[in-house]
Amino acid sequence: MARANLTSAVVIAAAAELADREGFDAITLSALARRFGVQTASLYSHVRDRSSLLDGVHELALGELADRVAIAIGGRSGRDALIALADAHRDYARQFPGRWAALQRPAASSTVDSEAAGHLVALTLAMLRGYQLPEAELVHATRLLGATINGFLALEASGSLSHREPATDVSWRRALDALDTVFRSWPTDRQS
Amino acid sequence: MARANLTSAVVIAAAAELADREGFDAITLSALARRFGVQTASLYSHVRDRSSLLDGVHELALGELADRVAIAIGGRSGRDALIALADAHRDYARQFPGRWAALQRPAASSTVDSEAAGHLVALTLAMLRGYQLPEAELVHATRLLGATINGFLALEASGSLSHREPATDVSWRRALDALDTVFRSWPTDRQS
DNA sequence: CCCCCATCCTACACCTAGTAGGAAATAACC
DNA sequence: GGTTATTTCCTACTAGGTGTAGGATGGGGG
Repeated sequence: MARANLTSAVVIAAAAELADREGFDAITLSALARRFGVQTASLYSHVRDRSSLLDGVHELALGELADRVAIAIGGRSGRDALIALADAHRDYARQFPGRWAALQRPAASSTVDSEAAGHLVALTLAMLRGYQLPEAELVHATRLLGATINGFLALEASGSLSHREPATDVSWRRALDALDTVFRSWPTDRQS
Repeated sequence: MARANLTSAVVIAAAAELADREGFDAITLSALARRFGVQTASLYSHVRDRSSLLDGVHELALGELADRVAIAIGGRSGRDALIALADAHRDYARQFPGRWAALQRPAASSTVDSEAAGHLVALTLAMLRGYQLPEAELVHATRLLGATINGFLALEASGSLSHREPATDVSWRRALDALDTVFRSWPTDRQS
């Protein structure tokens, strides 16, 4: 009988595809086993448990997202870079909703220390540096940026905005304009 | 044998407490049945299925949040009202993490039409009107506000910000300052 | 060629959602 | 107050998910 010859990476990739196709909660060891024509228990040779599988999808997504962001902001700066970075996130969330959902889970500690995470942070900081914020304010700006982008995408993903006028594209542009304004006029003298 | 005399509301309230104590995913018909000393199947007299139970918690939380927001912004306007509204959200999310998690799920259509939802929307709009935005821009401002607040709270809830300096309180203040700035200087002449 | 070992298997134990249909306690009515 | 009707809760079951233990197997290295 031919073996499936699975590896941890193959299982994680299949989980990511499954999540994009049928939703994040559809990531099931059973479903993956069926997909590979293998018994459920067999997957535990490649994956410690379900939770670590989800962590794997998280890290996979983080890497893919970082790559896209890198390409998007290449050669740009200031407002253009901001928009490119944000749009890269949004495009990714739309194209790979399941993977994006995986990113919303708390990151495993191994993921926090991963190359992908470091890469994405570095890209974000590089973009923000274009705004000449005080160094000590970069953290706050990063958090605001992340909150706004992810918060907006979460709203879109939850369907709160769909089927409602006016189009969410306009709201998105407004949000990015707002961020650009805020970053450009970030107060330089702050007591706390 | 004494009956538990359950009602749909009692079950939903217990689910909310359970979620706050042990996490949103701990909301389980089985766990609730154990808590009430009742068989799992018995709960289906009061709750259509698990999903509708979660919708119930969602709507419960929405009502509680709206009440708190109403009290918070009472008598305030402008920046003060913005901060009060945002802090009410944050306090609620911290005090009732499980209920807050329930709010992150897509709202059921019945919830969308609910009194609680309408109340919260009205309060938010009332707060925003203090900024004298063009009427057509209110939607976008609402979306930006919701995205930022919920995005930030999601970051906090996911633990991304914990155990990291500087304190997230400062970032939170920066985010609210940013929103205030943006709303005060919202461009009045826009083509799209 | 044979042995090793990763891969995959069978067989469980346990948990959860949800359905069907019956028993029993409470409420309603005459 | 007794009978009926209703609601609540029950037993019993199906289906499907996670995870463990230990055994079979097939392919690559000696």
